[in-house]
Amino acid sequence: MSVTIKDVAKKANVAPSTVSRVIHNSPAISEKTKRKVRKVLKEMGYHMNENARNLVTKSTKAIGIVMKSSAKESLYNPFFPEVIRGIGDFCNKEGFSLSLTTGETEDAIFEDVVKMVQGRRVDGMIVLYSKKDDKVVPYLLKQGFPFVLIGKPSTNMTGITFIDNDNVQAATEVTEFVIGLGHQRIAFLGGSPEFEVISDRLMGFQQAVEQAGLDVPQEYIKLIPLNRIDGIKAIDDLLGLKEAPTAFLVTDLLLAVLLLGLLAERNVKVPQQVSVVCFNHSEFIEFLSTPLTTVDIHTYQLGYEAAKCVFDLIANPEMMEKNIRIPTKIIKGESHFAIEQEIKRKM
Amino acid sequence: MSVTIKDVAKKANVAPSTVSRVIHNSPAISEKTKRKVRKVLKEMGYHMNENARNLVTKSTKAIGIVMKSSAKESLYNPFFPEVIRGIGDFCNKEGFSLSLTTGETEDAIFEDVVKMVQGRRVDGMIVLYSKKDDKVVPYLLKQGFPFVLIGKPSTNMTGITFIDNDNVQAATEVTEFVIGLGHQRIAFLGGSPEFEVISDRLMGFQQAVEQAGLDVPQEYIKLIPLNRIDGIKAIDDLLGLKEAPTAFLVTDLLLAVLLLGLLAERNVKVPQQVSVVCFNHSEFIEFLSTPLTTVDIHTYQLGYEAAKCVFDLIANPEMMEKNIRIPTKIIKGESHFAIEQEIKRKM
DNA sequence: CTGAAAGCGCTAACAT
DNA sequence: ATGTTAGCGCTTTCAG
Repeated sequence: MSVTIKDVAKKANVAPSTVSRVIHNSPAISEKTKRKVRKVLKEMGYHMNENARNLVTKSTKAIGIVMKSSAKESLYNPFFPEVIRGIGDFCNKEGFSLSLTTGETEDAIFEDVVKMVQGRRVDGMIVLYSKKDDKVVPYLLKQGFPFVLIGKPSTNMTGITFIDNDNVQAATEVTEFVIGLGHQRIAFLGGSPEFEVISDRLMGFQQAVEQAGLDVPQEYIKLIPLNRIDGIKAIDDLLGLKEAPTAFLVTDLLLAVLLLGLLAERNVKVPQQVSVVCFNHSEFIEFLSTPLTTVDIHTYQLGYEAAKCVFDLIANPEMMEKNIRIPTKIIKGESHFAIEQEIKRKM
Repeated sequence: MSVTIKDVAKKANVAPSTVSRVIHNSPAISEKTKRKVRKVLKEMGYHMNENARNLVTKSTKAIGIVMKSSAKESLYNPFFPEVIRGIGDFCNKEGFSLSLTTGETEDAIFEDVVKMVQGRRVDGMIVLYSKKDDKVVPYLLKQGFPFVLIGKPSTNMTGITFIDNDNVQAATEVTEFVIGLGHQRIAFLGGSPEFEVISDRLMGFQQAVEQAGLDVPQEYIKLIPLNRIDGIKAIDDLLGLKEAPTAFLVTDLLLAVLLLGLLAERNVKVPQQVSVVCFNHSEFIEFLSTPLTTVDIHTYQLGYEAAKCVFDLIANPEMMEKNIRIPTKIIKGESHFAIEQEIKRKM
């Protein structure tokens, strides 16, 4: 059916192994034969059967991506495509291909992982978002299979290489930034604290306000599911306080968009009257009427570094685990500038 | 290293072929032996080496996804994750796995495709977004490799199974809807017409206005690159016209968001003063202060049906090509309601 | 109903 | 520098 190494060998009058060596550019082969064989290779349109090679070399040049909390959840924010772009870029550079889990439920995902690992479909794995009671990471760990985690492992686990941002630190910084603008009443609006990202950011926020000696009442902290109803309620609560916040630290673009909308409806001007700062920079914010000040978590890098790590881990499985933190950066939009000017005016 | 069919055979005192038959649940094997072998299978934690099986069966139970116009472009809209979710769901049901191209450039993507196809890594392919001068589709066609296209093939090509929406039709419908609300001055704001989606939608729009006997001046049609600067300019132009439009048909959420923002800045009320309707529904719009009226293109279905099609095509490669159109649906938000009321009031 | 044997396409000793 | 050979782990005739 399709041309094999044997066909080429026959036509070129050499042994199959010679053809194999030419393909891998072995220095043991004379330039003359190489040329000859390469010509036939091209003529016949030879292409390697990867399954055969994988079978004997026991490697696949492929890595798997575990999409826990699948597409559905990451639907609105560019995290998913962006992190895959990072992973993909690195893999492409190294000639690796990418395999995705397709399961939606925890169990289906677990099955996918087992199939990839045991079925020898991939040489390593990248796990996106790990949650507390997750079977995948322990399984990979037990199998001694090369993998890295994007996110943070459960505290009771060791031996895991993971890539993430320092969300505590990032939140501290951005909070200090807001405090530096002169704000005293800062609200924290975020998603469910069951996600480590959120609880870390909250922690960073609290550390910063404490450090600054500010008093942040409990009503200033809203941790809610990501939907319109709960969002509106939380924001209404905040705006309805007798001592309403003058600044908002928001963990999710969606909530920030909602907030901006509600503020506009109430004729509260951003940034003249309140300041809004939001996590997870994306080019989307350019299209908002009030370009937000955001924290860039460098999603692409997260993916790229993760891929690099599995790659290293595959090459050297005994490598010590490590933890790479991708720095975050405050991207100044316009949702705080005027406040700064106010401050200056006051000075 | 890891347990093979031979190990199991030895321990169970049967031939390797018997084990293979048990795994595939061949009716030729007695229940007794099946039980015995299954027990050992489980005991030893056997798992199939897919590479070995792929090698002999010449099939992979995997399909490839060609991400033309990669993640980077689909970054802001949920199309990419959503379509993959659809594909993934079907594949998962059928025990198929998913492989992604990682290339960013046209050439790199092409290389990825060749590697997948010739390397026998996948049994079929799904191509997302085809553009005019694309090498991938002709290649696949020439190879006689099973694939389906999500989008629309170049007009000069035949024999391609493709899945898409009827964008002309959808645009016609939604335009008629807007006209039905009483609008006479309708603007069309969209991305680059080099994308078939856009030009089709424009065509549908034009057909509908013509049909209704409306006059749409050239200045009402803005086809621009998707960025803030060009967007603002186009919208400013439209709003600055002496006879400014009373309704906007927008092809992209991003532009719609920008439009809403600029309208708010100018104190133009939506929907009291102007109506805005936008293509590509997503749950994101719930978070906008003015819930948009949108056209749902059913991205998930697009992916799901595409997967189903390659699956059928793999099973029966001689199958006639077909074209599946996923219907679109107008999802009424609030960005047009009041206008309807106005109309009624006038009646 | 089960076993023996050949072979999928490739690589990697081991020869020469 | 190149050829020979023996598998990788599985499926699949062909026998029995």
